[in-house]
Amino acid sequence: VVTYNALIDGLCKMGEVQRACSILEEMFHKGCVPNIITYNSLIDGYCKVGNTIAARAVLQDMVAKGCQPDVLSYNILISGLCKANEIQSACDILEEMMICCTPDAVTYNTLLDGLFKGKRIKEAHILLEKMIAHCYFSDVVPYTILLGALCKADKIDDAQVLLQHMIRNGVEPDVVSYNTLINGLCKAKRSDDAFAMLKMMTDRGCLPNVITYNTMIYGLHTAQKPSESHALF
RNA sequence: ACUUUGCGUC
Repeated sequence: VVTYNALIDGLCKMGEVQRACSILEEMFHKGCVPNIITYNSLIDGYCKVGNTIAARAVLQDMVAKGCQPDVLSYNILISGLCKANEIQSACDILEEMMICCTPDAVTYNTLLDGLFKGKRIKEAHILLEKMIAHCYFSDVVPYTILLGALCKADKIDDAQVLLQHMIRNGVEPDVVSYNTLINGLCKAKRSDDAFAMLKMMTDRGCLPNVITYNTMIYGLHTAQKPSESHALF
């Protein structure tokens, strides 16, 4: 099963759900019983190609085959629905999952991000309050989701304040947090601040990655400051 | 190294 699962997951990640399904058939023929991981990979595979209908069908199907979905199964589906902009369905699935399992930090992180990206700001804030009350803000991911939401709302200064806030609360920003801010600063044409952020991350021991540099280069060019990109080398 | 959440280009 493990070998088949690895294969199915790999195909799903490449967007080859169709081929993953033929592997599933092969498993059945060889008398190899798919487990929850097999189904979770398939749900994710359908979500990745935007086929949320099929993703939901896999969930139904696993139940029919006596395989009870777990938190991950629902998290994967909720993430897919959010990415497909089916925010309401994602909220509905949350209700549904609570019947049989307990949503975890990933569930809430996913939904928070989906609500912000889906411009459902009011609901996002309600969820945000609940997450704060339940101590979910002890992790870098929810903070980074907020940083991104602030940047996209052109509240870069608030995002900078939040960065200080998380550090004070003992949550160390990671490369994604910094990249999010650098992107926001570049889009706001604040290249000096973007360079300052790059310096700050390295000073704090966070290594820039390829996305950091792509963001800087692309940002500086669109800000009509291509000459400054030399400073990156 | 069997499955899920946050970042850039496309």
